[in-house]
Amino acid sequence: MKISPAESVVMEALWRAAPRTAEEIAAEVAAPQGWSEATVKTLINRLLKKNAIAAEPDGRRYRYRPLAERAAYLRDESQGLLDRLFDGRLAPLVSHLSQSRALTPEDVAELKRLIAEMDE
Amino acid sequence: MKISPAESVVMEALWRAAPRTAEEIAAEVAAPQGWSEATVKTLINRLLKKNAIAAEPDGRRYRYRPLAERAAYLRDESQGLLDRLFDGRLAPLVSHLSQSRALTPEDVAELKRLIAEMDE
DNA sequence: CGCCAACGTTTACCCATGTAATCGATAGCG
DNA sequence: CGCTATCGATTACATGGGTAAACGTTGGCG
Repeated sequence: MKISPAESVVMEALWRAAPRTAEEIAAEVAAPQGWSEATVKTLINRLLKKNAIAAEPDGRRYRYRPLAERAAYLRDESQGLLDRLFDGRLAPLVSHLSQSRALTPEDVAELKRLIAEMDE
Repeated sequence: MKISPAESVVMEALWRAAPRTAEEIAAEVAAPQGWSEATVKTLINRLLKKNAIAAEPDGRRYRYRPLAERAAYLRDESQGLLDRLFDGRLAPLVSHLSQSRALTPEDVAELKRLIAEMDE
């Protein structure tokens, strides 16, 4: 049930638009990743085995569509990082990032807005 | 030079206190992880090969000490997640976490403080 | 109506990782 | 002084993941 980094590239493509054929997915992700079409097909199959995506027949081919939800994936990944590295707490992460890497004024403004919302 | 999750457990122990012997490290991490002492030794050796830690002779044994910096490790890991999942931007991550998982009032207060600081 | 191109499926291979046992040297006890 | 307990080093082995070629089926062109 764990989605690997390479697999997640395919998932992202499907989360962006679905259902799509293998060809369409490959057209979108293969070149940027430097992958052959065969590689994309392997990833699709592994995702099928993991029940992360579903295949619906469409004539001669299949159209794939995500079963796993992007929100859940994001949650698991970020939660995992938070737990592993920052004791599960958000503030240290933000603190660390704000030091190791300049945040844009937009970032700061956006954060401020978020916090204001949360506060209610 | 990539530190794997299991290896990072050893690194964390050394970041907490160093230099330490293999025995001391194992004493601290083996049981909680359900690892045998042999496993800890393997991880130490892999970290040595990666130049993530150094060994200084101390009589019959070695004392190990981190070479890689924790801050850099944290930076790489969180930056990686941010780039992979949130287009490199912090605000979406925070936004996501604030929805998928309740932040404690302390978290929010802490964030507010951080933002205030950044703003200057 | 047969062959080919296009699909999806299977198989392949190598490397990293998790997990650990075994080996070889040696310092110190008896 | 030799034997054993203890270290670090070496070797082991299964799994997962990245990357891709080979294979088998079949619908449609010629």
